[in-house]
Amino acid sequence: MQKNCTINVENSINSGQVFLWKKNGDYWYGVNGQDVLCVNKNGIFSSYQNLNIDFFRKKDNLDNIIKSISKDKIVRKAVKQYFGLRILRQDPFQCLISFIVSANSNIQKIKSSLEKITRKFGTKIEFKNQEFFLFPNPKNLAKASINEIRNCGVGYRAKFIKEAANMTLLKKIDFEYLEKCNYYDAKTNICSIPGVGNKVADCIMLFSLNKLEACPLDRWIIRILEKYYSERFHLETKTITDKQYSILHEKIVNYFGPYAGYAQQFLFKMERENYQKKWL
DNA sequence: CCAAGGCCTGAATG
DNA sequence: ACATTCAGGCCTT
Repeated sequence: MQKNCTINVENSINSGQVFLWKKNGDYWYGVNGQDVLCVNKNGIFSSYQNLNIDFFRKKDNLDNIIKSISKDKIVRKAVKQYFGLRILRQDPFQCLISFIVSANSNIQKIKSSLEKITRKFGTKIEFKNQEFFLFPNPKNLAKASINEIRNCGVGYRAKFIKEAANMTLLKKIDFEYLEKCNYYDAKTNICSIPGVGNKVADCIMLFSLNKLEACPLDRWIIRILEKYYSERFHLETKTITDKQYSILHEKIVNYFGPYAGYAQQFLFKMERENYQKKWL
């Protein structure tokens, strides 16, 4: 059987996974760690570093994944509507910092803060006759002062960012290890970073560490669960405590299976579009 | 273990 | 105008 390689670039980029992307003509350009990607609507790209990374996860067997998560008509509708939406495979350090910045914020603001961070601490390069700033490496953010970071508009998250960079630099956070180890060990490790809780940790694991069972439960997903799945996943408490989060996550993985993260991404995309929320 | 409140910031709302 | 609320949580009490 032919593997389904459909990629909907627009939907994938505009689904809350990445922030440092902009469209110019027929192409999307995006900063990914020390690389800049240039992508057309089919997901075929050239890149600054010419690294051979599977950013759009073409190797995923999308047919199998969709078959696996299509447990009810809600997901089936989302999958049909946003067919070709992909989980992306991002640079882990950039992903970590991005989602620390994302806490208690919104897409426009996250984007603006991250752009300031790249301008201030990243290397300026030229690619396809355009100027870009690469994402700063851990060292540059670790040695920055908290005030310099704060001036990028990240507020109280500045010290989290500095510490996260330092932990990465010192290999207290080792992305190669985290990619190899199982979901629970990775989660425990990542949650030891200040500013990283359950939701942010799941984003990092899903979007950069190849853990497709990670399923970030933010207020949008909670809203969806209350709206469409109140029987199946009814919430025990008003606030989502660590305990409740892990209980809920387990129920979700039991229901949607090992690709629950994909289900989450389709549902999230659908609900945000229903509310006409802006993307990049 | 759970609930409640504070936190940077800026766009949206009244 | 100006005040208040809210936004893709985390941390402390």
